[in-house]
Amino acid sequence: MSQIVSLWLHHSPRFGFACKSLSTGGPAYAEVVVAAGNVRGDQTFHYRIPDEFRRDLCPGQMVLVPFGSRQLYGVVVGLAEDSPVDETRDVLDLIGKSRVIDSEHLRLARWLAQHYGCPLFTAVELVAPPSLARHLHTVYTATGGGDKTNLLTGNDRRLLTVLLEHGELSAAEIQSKVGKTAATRGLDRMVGAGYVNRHVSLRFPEPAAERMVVGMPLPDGESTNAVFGRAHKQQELWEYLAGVGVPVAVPDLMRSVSASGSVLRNLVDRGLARIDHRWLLPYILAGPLGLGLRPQIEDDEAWSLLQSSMGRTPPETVLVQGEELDRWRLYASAINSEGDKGRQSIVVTPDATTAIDFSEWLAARSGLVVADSTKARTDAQRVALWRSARSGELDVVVGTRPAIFAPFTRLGLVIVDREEDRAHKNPSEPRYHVSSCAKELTRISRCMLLLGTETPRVATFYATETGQSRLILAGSDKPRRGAWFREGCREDVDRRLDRVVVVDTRRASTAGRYGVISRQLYMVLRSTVEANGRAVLYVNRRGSAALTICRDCGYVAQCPRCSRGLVQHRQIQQLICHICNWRGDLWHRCPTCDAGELRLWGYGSEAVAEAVTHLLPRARVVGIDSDRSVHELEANVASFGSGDADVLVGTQRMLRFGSLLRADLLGVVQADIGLQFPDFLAPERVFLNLMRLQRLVRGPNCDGRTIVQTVMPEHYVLDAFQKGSYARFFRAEMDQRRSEGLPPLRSLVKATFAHAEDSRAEEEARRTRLECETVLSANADVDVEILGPAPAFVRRQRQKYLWQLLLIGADVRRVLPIFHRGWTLDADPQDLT
DNA sequence: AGCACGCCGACT
DNA sequence: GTCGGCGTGCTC
Repeated sequence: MSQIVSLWLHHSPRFGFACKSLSTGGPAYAEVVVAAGNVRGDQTFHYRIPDEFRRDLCPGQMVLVPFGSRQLYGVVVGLAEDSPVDETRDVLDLIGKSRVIDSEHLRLARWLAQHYGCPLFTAVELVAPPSLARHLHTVYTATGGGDKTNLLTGNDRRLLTVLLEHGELSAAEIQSKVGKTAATRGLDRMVGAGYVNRHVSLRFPEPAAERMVVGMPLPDGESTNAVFGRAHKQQELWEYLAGVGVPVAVPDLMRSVSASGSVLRNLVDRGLARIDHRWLLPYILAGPLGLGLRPQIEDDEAWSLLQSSMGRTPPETVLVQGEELDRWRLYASAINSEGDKGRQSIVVTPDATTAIDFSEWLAARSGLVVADSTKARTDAQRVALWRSARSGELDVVVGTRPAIFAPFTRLGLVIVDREEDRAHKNPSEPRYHVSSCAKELTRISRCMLLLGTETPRVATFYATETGQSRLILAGSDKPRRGAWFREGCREDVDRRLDRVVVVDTRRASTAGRYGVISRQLYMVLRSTVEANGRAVLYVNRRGSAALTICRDCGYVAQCPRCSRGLVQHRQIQQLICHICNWRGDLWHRCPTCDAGELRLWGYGSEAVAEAVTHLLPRARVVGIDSDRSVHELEANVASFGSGDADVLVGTQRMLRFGSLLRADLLGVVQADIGLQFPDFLAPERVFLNLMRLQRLVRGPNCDGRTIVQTVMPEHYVLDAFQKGSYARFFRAEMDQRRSEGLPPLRSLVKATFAHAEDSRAEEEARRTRLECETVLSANADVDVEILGPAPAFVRRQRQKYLWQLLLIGADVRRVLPIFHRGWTLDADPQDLT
């Protein structure tokens, strides 16, 4: 069944003549978000609603509207009795009969546009059906009328003839019949002059279907012999179907019974079997027929705390701190409890692996219909998933970032798992954060928000301190973690304190090549390997050397597109830019002075792996970094997991493999990258990264050692990490943020302007700062502080110079509409580079 | 996308 | 003065 929603209507003249007194009731104007890229900020446009649409038009519906000389589609976001502008044009047509976005998600879109300073249309696209524009189909018909005063060219006449002949054609079909020029230039003009009618419809694709055979009962009282007689093959087929009792896919059936297609056809023709189409929806995990074995609630205390939160009005935000399985148990209990009330849940995970694991785990433990949105790969599947969420067929959607926009209408609960994970922030416009969207969505929908983590972000934990959310510790081991989180450093509580060693690399003696491994780390590494243990070494950069410098003239290999040195990758014999991925051949002689001696400065994972191999010749060393193929990565993870490899040297990339990399020793080769940069977000980043790395050696069933090498052992990040105290880190970090009036006390937006000419970028940044100040000077008591302009940390990237402004203050949203074309806005950024 | 408008330099 | 190229902003 193809879903075609459409309505035929005639093109309206440019300015409507319809008399207001003829109005049949309903609002006169529609506020529309137009699908035009350059519309500034959250601007909308008002169109008069022709009488014939008044009854049907509602917010969330798609319409065709005139926009300049074009006809564009748009989404109605509101209805009004009056228009803020004098002259309005008419809504040309409705696209589909029903709304594609409900009012709650329209409000969410408005908030997104305001909070992140993106065009409203971009925000609307997030909450609309996936790849909306691709499902719009435009067809043209001849009206039979037209403005006879307009002279028709030969091309126009040909176009009309073709349309009259075929009745209804798409633009592509017209193009193939009359040629590209005649079609593209002619069509718009012919529509404008009233000769041709344009009609847009919304047609969603259907996912691929599988033919399923269902056995039907025999006619009343008849025996198999009487029914089938000598039709043995038919009987065999029917008996097989009766035996299995569930629908069987046609190919499977034919394989099992080895009958030809004609046998099945005869059986169906006689009414003894039926063919059903089952849509292939790989993302639906279990229906009401699922096992529904609810998980045992092992942590009664946490669950009863959570239940009391769930009962509150208005609903609360809760931060659940605990190990993964303990969090998952609480999530499942909460989801099941909402499901019992007929309410739906969204679970957002930072990566697809966790989404798959959790959705399968949950589906086996609830009688609810659970969908994993990361498994909906094709366009058709994604649309089908969207529609089944909207129609109420689903109870739970589990997925990565975009799952937060699942169009549920009976939403009861939103869960953001591992809320501190950087993957919850969208890397492109609009740079939304799942937790912030979830906070707003749950506020609008009046439902509960549950954030789960082992180590919360500063902003998230701050909310529990100010009473905006409640902290619930989950799992066994609560007293110890209670001390970490609330009472600051309590060394007697943590029996594993001595398992974290901080090595000051300014003083420590080194072992082996390049001086990257301290003597202390080497000793523990050696004893770990000798005892058949496993060690993970973390290095924050891939490659061999950060810089390649000529010993004679000091020439530094630099990226031609960025203001950054090229990193040496000796294994693949290339120089790579880590900003833009530019690649060049490794050189062995200086390209400027032809000297043969090159000096290497800094190191990456390749160099560390080399150093370890040199120090421990008998150890098996494998690497994990993004230079390797997926195949090689999996092989390396597997050999480390099975104990074939002793030492794993990995970059950030290895964190994706999480628990597969359990080890007895974690060595952080250099822990302080970023702490010396002028970026107040760096300490939080480093601390969260260390805590996450530590999970490789510490967990429910392991208690390994951690050795951290640093040049700033006195930094509060390393002090707090060594003492295992979140509270200690949090206090120091908040002191810093409070003294400078930074987030989470005030909002922060990073604005970046890119231009091929350095001076032009700087000039634009200055001009924009002035414009902001002019706007701000008009209102007293506005809390907005502007820092900059300053060049970005990496000043030139991909042949463009970047200049930044930092906007800080409670009222930063007021100046966001000033930034346009060429500016990139990042609200609540994760770094300042 | 396509048009209006304003700025600036070149030319009448 | 006026013409036109170009960059910028607007389209209900």
